[in-house]
Amino acid sequence: MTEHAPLELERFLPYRLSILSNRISQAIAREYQDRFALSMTEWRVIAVLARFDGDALSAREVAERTAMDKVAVSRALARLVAAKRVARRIHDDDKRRSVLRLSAQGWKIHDTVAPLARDHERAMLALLDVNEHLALERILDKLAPM
Amino acid sequence: MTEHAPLELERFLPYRLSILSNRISQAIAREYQDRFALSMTEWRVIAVLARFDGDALSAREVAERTAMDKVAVSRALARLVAAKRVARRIHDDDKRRSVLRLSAQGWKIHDTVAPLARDHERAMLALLDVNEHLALERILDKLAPM
DNA sequence: ACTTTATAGTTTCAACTGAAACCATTTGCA
DNA sequence: TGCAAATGGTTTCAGTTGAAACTATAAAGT
Repeated sequence: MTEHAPLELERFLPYRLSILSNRISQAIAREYQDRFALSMTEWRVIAVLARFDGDALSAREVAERTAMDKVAVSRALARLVAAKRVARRIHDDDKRRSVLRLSAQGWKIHDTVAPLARDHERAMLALLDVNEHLALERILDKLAPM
Repeated sequence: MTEHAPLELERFLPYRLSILSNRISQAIAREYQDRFALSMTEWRVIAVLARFDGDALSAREVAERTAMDKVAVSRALARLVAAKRVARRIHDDDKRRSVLRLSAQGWKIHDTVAPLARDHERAMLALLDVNEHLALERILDKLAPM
């Protein structure tokens, strides 16, 4: 008797998480891709530069805060700078480092896309009741160390 | 007065979901990639062929059940068939369709990887209490239509 | 029967990706 | 001071990806 105990993909939590997450991310991405020719990595860079405005982040710090690797950030920045969405200078005391800031254009994109992203989050939460919302926050916190 | 209301990426649910999901998937993938030179798409194909064994699925049906597009499935199958992990025939009544089945080698991989994947799911659930586990299932069900 | 339309699956093209190598600069240390 | 190691960032290379075009077959409409 051979027993194979197949994995039921449709019940498997990592799989369900992955499907859900990709769907949501893509739904959001589709909008800003069409409207601004902006990739997801570029959007994330813009989001952290907006969030930490005043800190004049370096590329490495952006990479840390976006959970992307430095190559991806470097390329996203190359495009953003070329499109004048981000201003890049060289750090005064350390010539290896860049000093990054959103340009007016970059801010304009941020101010359009951020509410749009929040709408999607709201649409998602509208499917849950308050307890489930709280539970989701707690669950994500607890699973974060994975 | 300019107000930018920056998006706090680290609290934004779609972002957190995406980070978590990618981490977990990659942790699992790393294991079977090293041991079997198997990509995630290939593993998913194997998983559904195992799960629906006896149904002799076509490539399109595999694509449906893995939530991957047909190009990805076609390429995964090309590799799997070349490695003799999947047997492919042509459907008797419809010569466009393929008829897919795991080979003995394919089953062997499945029977190694499936428990390994389940271990990861268990590790993940170990961080939650029973209520949170139930809540997570419910939340994923409710968000599925997104 | 014959032409159009739809479907299954593959290929092509251009863009994207990560890993490793690389360059420039800075830091640590003998 | 001078040299090795570390760091910030970019480039290269080979592999992966998705979209659109394509081939072959089947189904539908006339």
